[in-house]
Amino acid sequence: MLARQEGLDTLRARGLRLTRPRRLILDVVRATDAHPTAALVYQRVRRRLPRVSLATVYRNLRVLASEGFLAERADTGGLRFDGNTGPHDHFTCLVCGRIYDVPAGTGPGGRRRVAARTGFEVLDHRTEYYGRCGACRRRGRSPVKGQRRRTHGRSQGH
Amino acid sequence: MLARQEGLDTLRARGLRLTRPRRLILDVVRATDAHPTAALVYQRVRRRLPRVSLATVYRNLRVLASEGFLAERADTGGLRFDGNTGPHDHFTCLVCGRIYDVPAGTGPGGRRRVAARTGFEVLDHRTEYYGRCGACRRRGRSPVKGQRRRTHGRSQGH
DNA sequence: ATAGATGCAAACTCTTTGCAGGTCG
DNA sequence: CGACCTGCAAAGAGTTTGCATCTAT
Repeated sequence: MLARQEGLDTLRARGLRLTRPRRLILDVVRATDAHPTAALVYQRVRRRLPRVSLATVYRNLRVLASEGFLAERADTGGLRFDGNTGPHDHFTCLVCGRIYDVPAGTGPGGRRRVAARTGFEVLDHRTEYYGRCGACRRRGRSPVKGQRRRTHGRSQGH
Repeated sequence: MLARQEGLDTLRARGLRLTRPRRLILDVVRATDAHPTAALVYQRVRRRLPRVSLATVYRNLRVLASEGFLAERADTGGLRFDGNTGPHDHFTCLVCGRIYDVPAGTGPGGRRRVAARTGFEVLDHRTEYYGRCGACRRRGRSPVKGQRRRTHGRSQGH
């Protein structure tokens, strides 16, 4: 998947270059909805650019996130990156740890309500759902209490 | 939240002891709404129990979270703990990074909607708001771009 | 008495940084 | 050509674990 042209222009306009590692990193994140960790991105980018370093992956993920091309989220076990920068919510399966995108549900009502109650300026909001995904439910797997999320588990959504 | 807040006798019923460090750690987290990191809890517990170790703080925060006495959340810069295990949402100020509790706004409607659309079993949900808090707004401070966004990841033990 | 908890230090994982050399525009 | 970027290695930050000792029940 190629980055949108306006994305490339924006990078250049900010004095940022579109190097091969950078383009590949962006493509890899955008090509999946598995909210990959840096390690997974590294693993995939390496298939096409074996000499790339993990540091470069981290540096670029940060740059791309701060330029708005990716969303970054802190999670148990490390950072995760999301190529979908449009409005959407997440569903995290407490059994397998997979994170699914779900269409944004909460409208601007919640934001207005919070603003009215607190006097704060609400610029963004996000809802996270937790539960058991269809696959885990079918297999009869239950959420394990105190379970730690696997960080370098098998790739998701490949 | 899934876990109810029971009396501390629940601990004993599970074969867990109510030691001095453990009690202090729980008290410290419950005494603030600042969603403290492990390091901050350690700092405070140490005022009353100087020989406590950071490892003990971590171990107990994990135990207490997995027993439902605390909620744990992943955040940029590390884990944070929340003594408020009742249903509530969060507002994160993008300027000062402070996390405020706000009353839960989204009812069960969103959960039903997600369940209906995905076929998943939705057990919990949480909404995070981002913006500028009253204090930062008054001071005219604006969110700095490129600043590390404190995003919400999955929390455990809720 | 004894399973569980603690303190200490070392180990581990994830992420960032310094630097010499390479590359994009 | 010059600013930006890269790979490598080493450092940093946060968290967990091994083990001998201690303590709540």
